Amino acid sequence: MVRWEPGATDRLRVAALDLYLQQGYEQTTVGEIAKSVGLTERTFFRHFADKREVLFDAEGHLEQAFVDAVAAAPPEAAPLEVIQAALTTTAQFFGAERRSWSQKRYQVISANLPLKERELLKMASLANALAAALQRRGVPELVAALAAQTGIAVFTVAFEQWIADGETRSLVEVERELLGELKVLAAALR
Amino acid sequence: MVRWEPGATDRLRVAALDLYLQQGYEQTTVGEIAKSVGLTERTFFRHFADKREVLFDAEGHLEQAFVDAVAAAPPEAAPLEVIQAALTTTAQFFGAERRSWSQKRYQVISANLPLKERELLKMASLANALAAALQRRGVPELVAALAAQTGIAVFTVAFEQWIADGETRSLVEVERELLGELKVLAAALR
DNA sequence: GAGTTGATGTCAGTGGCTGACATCAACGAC
DNA sequence: GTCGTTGATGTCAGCCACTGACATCAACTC
Repeated sequence: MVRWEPGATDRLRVAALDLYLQQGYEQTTVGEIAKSVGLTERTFFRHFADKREVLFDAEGHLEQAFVDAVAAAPPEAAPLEVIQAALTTTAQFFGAERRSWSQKRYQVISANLPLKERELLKMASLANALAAALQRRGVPELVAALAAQTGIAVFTVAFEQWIADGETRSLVEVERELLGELKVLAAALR
Repeated sequence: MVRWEPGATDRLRVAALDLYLQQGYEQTTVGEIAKSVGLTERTFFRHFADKREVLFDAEGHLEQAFVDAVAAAPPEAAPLEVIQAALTTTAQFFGAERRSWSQKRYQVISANLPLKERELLKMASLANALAAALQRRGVPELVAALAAQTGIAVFTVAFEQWIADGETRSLVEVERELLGELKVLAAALR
């Protein structure tokens, strides 16, 4: 006999997003999420650090993919070319089949400031990891930080455009356009 | 006779930063902050939305200064030139006399993730305001978003360098160097 | 079969935050 | 001058996020 249903973490993730969507983030209590999958509030907090993290703890994979892609770029590649390569590689996480799910998740996050804050923290963590990975390639600290932050800026703007209504291009295509725009923007600097 | 001492908001701000520095953010309760200036916890929450905001509610001025500077830039200036002008103008908020205070505040913020999150939210808000101001100058939406995010990236990296130990340049100088680096980085893109 | 492990439950407690209502100096209308 | 209003504050009750301590008990180990 099975003492506990398996996959508690996943069940909590799914239930939380559902409830946040259906009745709002603030209106949903942690006890409610847990109860809806046959667990207790205390157990929720053994799987996730807090009420927000349930939507974000999977992003560690994305960060790892970014770091790996930076390390795998050709040795002679310039910093922003490395970033470009990493953006291209990791864009595979966001195929057309994930667009609808990404839209739902983004809808919840952008409607709730506490969730937006947590997302920004994850992006900042990603930027730090990128900068560290660039430094391991010999890029000086300040330049690495700037290139990493810039890369995250491109990713953020590209992602928001990718899930926008009416947008049909892939994430990679949007990212490429933005990197082109960035080149134009920077070239126009005195 | 004076019923209440004036400047409650300021007194709470000062007391909060002091206590966060002396005994840590988590170890400080809101009731403690309020009591230390002769007020109650309930009153604290009438001045600040939450325990974090007490360190951030003054940043609205910075945002306004950025937006004004964008609007005041010469009509023919390219987007990143506008950003550069805004960075230069607003750097006046961070004179040498404020460096020590900025360091203390940054020390508390960077040591506590909840505070870091709030700061990132403020930066994101600043980026949105910048993008909107650029759009009012006729810059297309995506380009405006990219230029704004890039500008914030420069500001963030520059600020952290400005308050770093051993750094002697002004914020404007660091910003100028980073914009130069950015130009080089982008030019190296295929 | 005894001991160990590990995911879960239970319970009590702290602290952030809110709504409702009361207080009372200052201020303006008359 | 009195009187009603205003607005910053206090008081109190309560919800909920989150934590520490301890108990439970199927599964697994040896």
